Parts: sequence; structure tokens; C-alpha cells
Amino acid sequence: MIASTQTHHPFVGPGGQPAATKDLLAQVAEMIHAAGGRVTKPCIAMLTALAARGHPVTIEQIHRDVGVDRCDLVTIYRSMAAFEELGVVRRSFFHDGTVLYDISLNQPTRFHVVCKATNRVDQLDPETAKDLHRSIEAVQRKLRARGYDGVSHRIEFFGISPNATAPSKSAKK
Amino acid sequence: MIASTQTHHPFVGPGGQPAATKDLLAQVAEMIHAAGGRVTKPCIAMLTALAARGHPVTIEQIHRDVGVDRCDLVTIYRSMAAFEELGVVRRSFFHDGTVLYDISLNQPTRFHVVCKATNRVDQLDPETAKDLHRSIEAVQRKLRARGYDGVSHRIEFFGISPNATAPSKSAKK
DNA sequence: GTGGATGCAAAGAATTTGCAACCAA
DNA sequence: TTGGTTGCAAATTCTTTGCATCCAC
Repeated sequence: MIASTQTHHPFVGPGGQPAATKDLLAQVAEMIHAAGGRVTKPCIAMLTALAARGHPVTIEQIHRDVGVDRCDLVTIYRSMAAFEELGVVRRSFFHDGTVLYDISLNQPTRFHVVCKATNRVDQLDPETAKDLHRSIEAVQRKLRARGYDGVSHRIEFFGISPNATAPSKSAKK
Repeated sequence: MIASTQTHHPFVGPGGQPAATKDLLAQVAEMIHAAGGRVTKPCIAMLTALAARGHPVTIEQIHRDVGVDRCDLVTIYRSMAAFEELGVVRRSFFHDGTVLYDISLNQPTRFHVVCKATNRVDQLDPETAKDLHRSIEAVQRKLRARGYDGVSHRIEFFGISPNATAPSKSAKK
């Protein structure tokens, strides 16, 4: 139902967006072709939208960013699945289980802090992130040593940000 | 079904159930009463089932463990939501997004490794877990210092376990 | 031109809600 | 007795599938 609050996902604080959007498109295009796929208009629009956001967003948000009338919701679902398979995007979950996607290709490991009140996405400072990253790597090394294959992980932090103003139910929609 | 096949979790014999389970029930009962709720039969069955499993399980699994005819699926949904609110259980997600629940009350922080092939749930060894726990605590301390409130996190590891035999699609169901 | 991608409709799966009957306190 | 809980049915929400059409290559 499109009737829900229009609240767009709050913008990420500092950090701007990757100036590498152009490169990203070129790179993904190559990957798609290599896989026997086609680089369509909706496809480009979605990647551009994801890159512009620069943080995990819902399917609905992508749909709106691309333009609800410019691309069917079903196409978003199908494309995200395909992109994930290609390793271009990564799927994560909001604290309430809502599915989120963001660009993973060429993206340095970043850790997100999601505000449970405003859904605003923040990031750990580089130093803290570095320490955490090290710990996680250590764990994964250990798992591989234990014989695990294709080791991966998922981690997210949640909290109510200091300047949370509008505790919204469906702000993320 | 997550860990094993049909086999119900080997229950402790005539002597009674694990002492911890007993305590858990008593403690939760008190919490429920304090909250103006009632300790019903399905309620006890669910907690017992969760405690017996001792690791994250699906709603469906709980339903089967309790006995599909002994309690409605809807009741599981409602109760898990209530238990989560009380802080008795914790919700997590399988790598494909499937919702999982497990006891969180009085539970030391444990980290799970989920096999993507068999859905079997394993745990990090205490030492590794301890290190990781320390890192995560450090991050959360930093977030609190930054002004975040109600800080929490979610972390899970995935991989294909060394002895993965039956790669199943819906083994967890 | 041709096969993969898209849009629309419809099916499925997962989760929630309404309400009368039920039972724990 | 009495209000919280349960079960059953129905409604919602989210996601996937079928298929004819369309367009990237």
C-alpha cells in the first residue's frame, strides 16, 4: 500500500557518496555481460539509486528512488536477487527484519548503526571499525581452520540516536 | 528443521529436566505475573521446547516441538512477540532471512555459526567468543558515549561446515 | 532477429488481526 | 468471577511465479 508515510529514508550523515558511481556502473555492466545478461534501463537506474544512497535501503525505497512508474516493484525484487548473486549488492536486515540492500562491490567493510527511532543509518568511526573488523577476521580465520567453507558473517548495531526526533513506525517504508 | 531430522531433542530422563530449565520457567512465570500476564499451558510448553533446543529455531520448529495439535501456530507468533518484549527470548535471522528465536534470559552471550548447507547451528568456542564479545562491548560502549540509547547488536556467522552432507533447501522448515 | 528482461496479474508464503470461547488467578 | 489467552478464520503484507511483450545486443 502506497498510502504509508512518505518519509524517505533519512540521509546518511557525513561521508557523501562514492564518486565512483560511474566506475561502478561500468564494472557491473561488464559483469552482467560476462554472465550473459543485459544492461537495461531499470537496471542502471537501480544501481544509480543504490549508489546515491550509499547505505542499506528497503526495496520500497529503491522503488521510489527509481520512480515507481519507471520500474515495476517485481523488477526490483528480481534484480536485487540477481545483483546479490553477482556479488554487486549485499542483503541485510533492519532490526525488525525488514530486508535492506546496499552496494557491496568494491565497498570497504563498513559497520552500520541503525537508529531504531528514526531509521537513520550511521557508521562506526574508522578506528572502532578497524578494531571490530580485526576481531571478526580472527573469528573467521578460526572457522576456516575448523574446516568451514565460504565463511561469511552479518553484523549490525542498533540504538536510539542522541538526536532522534520522530519515533516513527514506518519511516523506513 | 535446523539441527537434526525428526528426532526430538533428547530429553533428560525420569529424573527431571535440566535444573536450568526449571529455574527458567520459574523466573519467566514471575516476570509474566509481574506484567499482569498468565502462565498458560502452551506458554510453558514453548519455553520448555526452546530451552530444550538450546539454539535458535524457527517458529515452525517450535510449533512441531510443542506439538502442532497442542498449540496453534498463531499462539506461537503471539507468544514469541510477548516473550521478546519481556526479554525472555531473542529474535535472530537465518542467512536467508528466516526468523529464529531462542532463549536469551540469563544466557551468556553466545555466537552462532550456521551451516548454509545443513542449517546446523554451531557455536564459537568460548575463547574466541570471549574475544569477540570484548570487541563488541567496546563498540557499544563507544556508541553509548556518542549518545546512543538502548544499544544492541546482531551478529551471526555463516559457512559450510566441514561435515556438511545433505545440502537441503528447506531442511529448516 | 533473438533471447533475456520487464510488466501485469495472480499465486504463495509469512505474519497479523478480529472475535467468541476458554482458563489461570 | 474475570480479564488475559487461545483457536479458528480471514485479512495483510511481502515475495515469487507465469506469461506475453519488449528491448538490448
